[in-house]
Amino acid sequence: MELRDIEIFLTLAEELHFGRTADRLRVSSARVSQVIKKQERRIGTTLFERTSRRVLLTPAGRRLQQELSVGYRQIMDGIQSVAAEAAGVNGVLTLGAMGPQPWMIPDLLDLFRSRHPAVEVRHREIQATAPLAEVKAGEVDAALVWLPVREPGITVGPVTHSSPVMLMVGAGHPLAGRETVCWEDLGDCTVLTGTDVPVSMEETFHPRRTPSGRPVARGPVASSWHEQITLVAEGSIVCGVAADAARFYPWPGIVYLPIRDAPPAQWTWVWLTARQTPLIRALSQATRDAQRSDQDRLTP
Amino acid sequence: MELRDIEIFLTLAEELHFGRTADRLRVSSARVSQVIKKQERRIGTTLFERTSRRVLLTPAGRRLQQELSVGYRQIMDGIQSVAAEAAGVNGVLTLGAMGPQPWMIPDLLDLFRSRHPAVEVRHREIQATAPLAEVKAGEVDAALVWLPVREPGITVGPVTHSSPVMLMVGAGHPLAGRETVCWEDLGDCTVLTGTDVPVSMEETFHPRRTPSGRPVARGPVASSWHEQITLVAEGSIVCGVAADAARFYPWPGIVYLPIRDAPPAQWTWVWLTARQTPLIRALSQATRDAQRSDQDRLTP
DNA sequence: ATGTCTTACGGAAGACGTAATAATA
DNA sequence: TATTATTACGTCTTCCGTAAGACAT
Repeated sequence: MELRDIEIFLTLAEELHFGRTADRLRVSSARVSQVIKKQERRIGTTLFERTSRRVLLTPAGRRLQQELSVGYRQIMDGIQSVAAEAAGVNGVLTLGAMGPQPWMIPDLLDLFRSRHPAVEVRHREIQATAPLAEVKAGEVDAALVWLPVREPGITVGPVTHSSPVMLMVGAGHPLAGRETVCWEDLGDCTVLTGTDVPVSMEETFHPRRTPSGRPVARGPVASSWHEQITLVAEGSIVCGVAADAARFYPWPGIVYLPIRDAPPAQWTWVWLTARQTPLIRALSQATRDAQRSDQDRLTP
Repeated sequence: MELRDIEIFLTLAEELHFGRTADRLRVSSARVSQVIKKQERRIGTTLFERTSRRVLLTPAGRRLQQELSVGYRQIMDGIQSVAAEAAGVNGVLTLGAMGPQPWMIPDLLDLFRSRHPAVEVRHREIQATAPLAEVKAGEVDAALVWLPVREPGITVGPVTHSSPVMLMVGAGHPLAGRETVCWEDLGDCTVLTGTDVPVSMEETFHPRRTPSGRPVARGPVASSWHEQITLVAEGSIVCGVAADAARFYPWPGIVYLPIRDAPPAQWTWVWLTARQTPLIRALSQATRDAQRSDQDRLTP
C-alpha cells in the first residue's frame, strides 16, 4: 500500500462518496473503486459498507483511518517542510492584517509556523481605509485583504476565509432598532469614505448605488479603524464591516446589523507581483492546504 | 514520493551504503540510486553527500529522516495492526519461556502488545530440562527455546536473540578458579542430564563428545532449574547455560565461566505445526520486525 | 585494480481512464 | 429511471533489473 492509496482511502473515509472522492483527487471513480478493493484484499476485510446508494466505514475501516491519518499528515508535512527549506523558505515574513483578522485564521498560521520553523513571522496592522498601502510601500510582504482586488502589479493569492458583511451604525441612528438591513437601506444613509480604497474593493462594503439605483451618499474620510468607529458612534454615519468586528468590538453605542443580501466577504493574501519570494509561495501553499483541511473538518 | 521510496530513503539513511541498502530491501543498487535521485529532485536539494567511497547525510537529509521515520513506522504498524485484527488475531496467546528469557526480548513483547492490543499475552514457565514438553502438551501456544530444534510436528519460527554459552560450576569444582573454559574441558567433567531434551538441542549446551573425541560424562537427571543450580552448587556436576543466567542468578557458590569456542545459542519460537493460528503468525511477524529494528538501532 | 555509485536501456508490472454493467432507491 | 458503485479492457507510465560506465582509493 502506497501513500497515494492511503490518500484515496482517507479521502473516501471523509467524503463517503466515490464520485466526490474521485473529483477531489482528480482521478476516475473507477480508480477509487479499484484502490479500495486492493486495500481490502491487503487488509483482509471490508473497509467500507457500500451499496450504490450509501457508503459507510466499517469498524475496521474506522480503525484504519485512525491509524493512518496522523502518520500521513506527518509525512506529507515533513516532505513539504524540508522541500520548502531547501527552496529558501527562511528569514522573516511580515504579514499585514486588520484588527481581528489574524484571529480568524489560527489554523493557517499554526500550519505555516509548524511547517516552516525557520521562518520568523511578524505582524503589522494595516487599515481598511487604505488596505493596499503597506503592500505597495513594501512595508509588508503580504497583506490579508478582502476581495475583489484588481490592481496592476499586485498578485492575489488563495482565499483564506470569508465573513458575512454587517452594517455598523451608532445607537442613535434611525436604523439602530432594526434586526437586519439590506443594501437598499443604504440609500437613506451616509457611509464613511476611506483614504485609499480601490474601487473594486470599495463595492464589497460600500456599493456606489443601491440595487434600485439610488446613489449611496459618501461622508467624511476616516483614516483608521478607531476613527471609523468613533465617527459611527456619533450617530449620523454608517459603515459596512466584516462580521468579525461585531465579535471583537461589541462597544456601547455601536450596533451591528446583518445585511441580508450581502454576499460574504472573501479574504485573501495579496502581494507585490515583483516581490514574489519563496516565502510568499510557501504562504500560498500553506493557505491552500489549511483551506483543504478546514473543509475536511467540516465535511463529516 | 511513495512509501516504497521513503523506505529506501530511511534504509539508506541508516546504512549509508547503497549496496547494503539494496541487499536489505531486495532491490538492485541501481534502483536505490534512481530513487534517491528522484527524491532529491522532488525536495530540491541533495540529501546525501556521496562519493563512490563514502555516503553521508546532508543536513537536509538528516532533517527529512527525522520528519519521515516516525510517520513511516506509524503507518506500517497501523496497517499491520488492522490487518492482523482482521485475520483474527485476538484472544489469548500463551507463551512459554525459561527464567530470565522474557527479559531478553522486551522490545519484541512491547511491539507485539502495541500492535495487537486485542490480544491477551500470558506467560508460563518452561524448563530447560524438557524444553518442548509444554508445547507438545498444548499447554502453551509457542515456546521460546534455543536452536537447533528438529522435531517432527514442531515448526521453528524466526530467531529472537542469541546468548553466549557459559559453563555453570560450583565454587568447589576444579574449574572454578579458571577465567574461561573450552569444550575440551568438558572431557574432565560430568554434566547434568535433562529429562527430555531432544538430541539436537542437547548438543548446544552439552555436546556428547569433546572436539578431540573424548566422551562427555552424563550425570544425574535434573527436572527443573532450581534442581540444576542446586546440584551444580554441590560441586561435582557442571552445566552449560545461557549467559543470561549469570546475570540473573549470581548466587553464592555458583561460578559462570565463558566457553571460548562455543558459538552463541540462538533463541527462537517453536510451536506445534498443527496449531499454527493467526496469533502465531502475528508473533512471527512481530519477531521478524522487531529483529529488524534491533539491527537498525545497532547499525549506526 | 577493485569496490562503489551512476547512467542507459528494455521488459514487466501496475496505474489509470473509458465504457459497459450491476445494483439500489 | 436515475444515480452510483463495479468490472472489463486497453493504454501508458514507471518500476526495476542488467550491464556498461564513471570515479575514488
